[in-house]
Amino acid sequence: MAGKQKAKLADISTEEKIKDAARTVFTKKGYAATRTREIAEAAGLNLALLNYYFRSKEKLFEIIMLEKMQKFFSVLLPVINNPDTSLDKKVADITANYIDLLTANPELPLFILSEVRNNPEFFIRVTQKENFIRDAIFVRQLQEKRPGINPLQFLLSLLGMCIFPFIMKPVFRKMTDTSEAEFEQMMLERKDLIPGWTRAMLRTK
Amino acid sequence: MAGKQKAKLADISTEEKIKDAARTVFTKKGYAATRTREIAEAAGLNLALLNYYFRSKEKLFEIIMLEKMQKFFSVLLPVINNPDTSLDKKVADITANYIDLLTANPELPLFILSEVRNNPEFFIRVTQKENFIRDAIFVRQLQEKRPGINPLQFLLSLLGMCIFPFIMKPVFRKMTDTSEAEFEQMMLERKDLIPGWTRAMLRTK
DNA sequence: ATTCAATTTAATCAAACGATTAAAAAATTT
DNA sequence: AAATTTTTTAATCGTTTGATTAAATTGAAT
Repeated sequence: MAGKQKAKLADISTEEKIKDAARTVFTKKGYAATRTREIAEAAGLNLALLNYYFRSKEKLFEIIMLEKMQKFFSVLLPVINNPDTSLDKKVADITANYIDLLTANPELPLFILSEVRNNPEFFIRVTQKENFIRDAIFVRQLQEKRPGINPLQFLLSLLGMCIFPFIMKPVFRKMTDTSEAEFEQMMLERKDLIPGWTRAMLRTK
Repeated sequence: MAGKQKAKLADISTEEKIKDAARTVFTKKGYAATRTREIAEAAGLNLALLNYYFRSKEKLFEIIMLEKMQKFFSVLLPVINNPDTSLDKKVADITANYIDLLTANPELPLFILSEVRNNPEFFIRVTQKENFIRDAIFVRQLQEKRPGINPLQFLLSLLGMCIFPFIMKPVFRKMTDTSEAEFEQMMLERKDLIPGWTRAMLRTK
């Protein structure tokens, strides 16, 4: 109905300007606390144009949220279903992938998880393939190597060690008086620490 | 100015009714998405009375938030500064304390952490004693036992293993098709798993 | 029974917010 | 240059929201 049919360069640029601003504001404040006027201002344009392009706050948000969810899970799902890598390699890949991703996007997990809390229906709607994880190759490899250990328990610990520090980051930094540079260095070190630690965990019992 | 000077039984009960409702709604939806009218309704009374007791949404929220923060940190800080327990005992205490607390209050960490994101100033304002953690006995004990391991790295992993599953709970349950009962059982098992796993981690290198 | 506080009811305010509209202006295409 | 599209401007609409007020009602204490 409205006009951006011809996808010219200017069009793409404006649409992307709005999405860039929306990414920034939504991930910083969450859906409920975000004002469409603030997105427009951050994009350097007016509110009318925002609605002209995306019809509503909710539609714009869903676009951003789907992007973020894909970003968050695309560093996990391909790895745990890779038939060509060892268990150790998978652990190292998951660790490195998440620490790299979250070093560049520290706000990503908290954004997704808090919006899932506020609107579980949306997450349930867009999540396909129920047993993607339980049937994953990663899980099978774990069961073979350590039948005594529940693979999901191990996965939760691995993800907790990788992701939790970034969720906790502002609190942790304040409570331990850790600088931004120090924190980044710590996260780098974790890329080695976590694979070693998880190997030790798998040797237990 | 307003009247609840004589703290009768009815008074306390009403104030507590409002706070109960506020706890429920705030922790479920977060500050921004919470409507004071919804709190009043959940408390079974009217909006006027809510403002009569707590003056504003923000003041009521700060009361709840302080409660929640204390609840969240009071299972950690006393333990890591306990001079009378071993390192192993401290790890077991932290694990058991958090899993018990979060089984009863699964929404607690996400509530606190997402509100810290939305309003870091408040957290910084109410957090005293900067180096409480770096100087903790727990940290010293770790340094003695394993000088090669950064105690804060270890602490992050321990907390990640304890807390992260609850933050991830809705997503995890959906993606692994795990029932509520199954999840609770898993968290129970973690009370044994995590101390064993962290002991193995400390044996590395 | 009277007094005083607690609570409800209902109306209302001012501000914020998402969204829409029409018309002008600027930019791009033809 | 003319036509078309994109963007701005500015006003406005209908709701929602946090908050306040005054008057009525209820309940408990004196």
